[in-house]
Amino acid sequence: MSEGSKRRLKMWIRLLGVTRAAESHLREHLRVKHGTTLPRFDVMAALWRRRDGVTMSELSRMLLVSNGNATTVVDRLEADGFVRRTPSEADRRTVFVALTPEGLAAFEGLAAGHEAEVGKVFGGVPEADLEAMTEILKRMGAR
Amino acid sequence: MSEGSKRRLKMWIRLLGVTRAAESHLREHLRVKHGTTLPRFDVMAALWRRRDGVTMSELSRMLLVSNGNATTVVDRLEADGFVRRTPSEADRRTVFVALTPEGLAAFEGLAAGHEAEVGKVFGGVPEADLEAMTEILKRMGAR
DNA sequence: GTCGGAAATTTCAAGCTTGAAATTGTTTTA
DNA sequence: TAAAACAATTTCAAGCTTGAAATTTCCGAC
Repeated sequence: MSEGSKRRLKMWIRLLGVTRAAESHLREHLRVKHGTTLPRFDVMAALWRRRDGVTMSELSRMLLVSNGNATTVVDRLEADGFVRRTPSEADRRTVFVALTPEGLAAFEGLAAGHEAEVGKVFGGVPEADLEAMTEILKRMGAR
Repeated sequence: MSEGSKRRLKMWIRLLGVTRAAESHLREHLRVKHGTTLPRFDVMAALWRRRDGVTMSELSRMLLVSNGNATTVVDRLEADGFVRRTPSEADRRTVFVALTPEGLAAFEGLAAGHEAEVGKVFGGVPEADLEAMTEILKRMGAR
């Protein structure tokens, strides 16, 4: 196996380790402080960014999860009154999803705490590393 | 909310995006080419690194997953004959887990393909970025 | 020595996630 | 226009994951 692929593997293993550690910390915070979960938070965040609503397909593409997964998380959020489905007029296959006013309020309550927690998780990272990392990740993602 | 926490949040969102994209690509590769899953692969990789065996607790710590999770993945690998549980002589609460010869062989078949695939996923990343990223991640992980 | 706390593992219920199949609806094309 | 291809969503079974509770075992204080 090539040297290059070994270096890439090393990087990947670290990437996965750091991401998982941060994820489990944030999950814990959402659970304990806000009584919710990361998938629910992710869906609400996506709907908050696209206030006018998105289709189920767009949603699962934004979150990089399967359609079936988006369906079940949205089902639960809908049952809790945080999210609303609206059938499209133009195309009867399509459904738009959006935050309800309750969902919007709930999300805004969550978001500040979550952002602060992310700040805490990566609090020890120097500014220079932060900038470098963001730039590199941006290049990686652009494909 | 502070400027610093905003920058950290941006970085985190990119980090999560890149990691999830890579993860789902690798998952797909394991499924299609090798008929297995990422969690199974992760457990086997951990056991390959610690050939003499690890306890269940060590295993879940290495993988950053819950104990219950480690139990069920190991259960399935054991049922498939890839992994063996051995009760500790010294402490009857403790169980050691290790790859069987079949598990070892299976993992070595997987590992090369997986490494090549990681190489492919991050193939477009310049060497300089790769090194910088690895260093920064190493510092982040060291806490 | 025994009692109470701590530790290692498993079990459990609930929720998450996937990929495939089924359903319903739209568009292309023969 | 009818049929076939394609698209959006949901349903489904299976596996993953979590955190909490239960079980068994160990260890230290008394």
